[in-house]
Amino acid sequence: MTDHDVFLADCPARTTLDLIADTWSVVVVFGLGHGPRRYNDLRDRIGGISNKMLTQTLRKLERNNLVTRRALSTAPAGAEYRLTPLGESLLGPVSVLARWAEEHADELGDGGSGD
Amino acid sequence: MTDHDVFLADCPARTTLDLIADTWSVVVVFGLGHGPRRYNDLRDRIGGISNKMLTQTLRKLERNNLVTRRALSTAPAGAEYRLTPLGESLLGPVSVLARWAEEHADELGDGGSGD
DNA sequence: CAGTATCCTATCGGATACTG
DNA sequence: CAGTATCCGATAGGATACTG
Repeated sequence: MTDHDVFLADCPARTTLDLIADTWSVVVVFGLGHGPRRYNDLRDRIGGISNKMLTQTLRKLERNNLVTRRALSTAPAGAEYRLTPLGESLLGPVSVLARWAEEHADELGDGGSGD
Repeated sequence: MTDHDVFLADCPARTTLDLIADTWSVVVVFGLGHGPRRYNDLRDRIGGISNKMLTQTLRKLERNNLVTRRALSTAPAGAEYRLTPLGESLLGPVSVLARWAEEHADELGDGGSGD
């Protein structure tokens, strides 16, 4: 099997994991999972994310080729975000994790990340 | 399908994701993927983790039933950590993510999480 | 060996207010 | 509408030193 040392030392997997190891990256990717979304639309859909973090996360995802931004020349301005093919390819793996999360939510002692 | 809204709003998946959305949780789980390990052994294997974070992460994983600690009554003292069945069940989902990470490492613009 | 304690920094992340 | 700017507190995380 190949899934043994994958995350140890300085494998590419570590770098990548670090990229999505924050509260919002994965959530935002998922928020775009159904197709393009506008800024406020996306924020609304996610719920609980601040402007700051949404923007910051989107920029980071852009820099890493997971998301693209397109300015709309509509009247009251507008911007549309969508997943790149790379971004879409992330949906699968993350769904697996999501499913695990849902199935075992009750077995986790406390949700506490608290120290 | 069920993998659409999974991460939005206050689904259990969000809580769980938050639990492992840090630099070390997943890595430590993986570090125990081959079986029980002693503290220093584990730290050595992971590489780049500080005492503080290793301990802190292990405690958090313990609290969430992913890892158990066993004190060894050997001469120079000792402690052994191992995955619980729940912890082991996480290996699968995370491997999928790892594989994605390895395959697409080159497509990610910069590894930069940097702002 | 297996931690704990302390210090310090950088980033995370929310709230609010402001702008084109 | 889609941000940016700013302030603030909380956490993540590293380094080092210390202890049973």
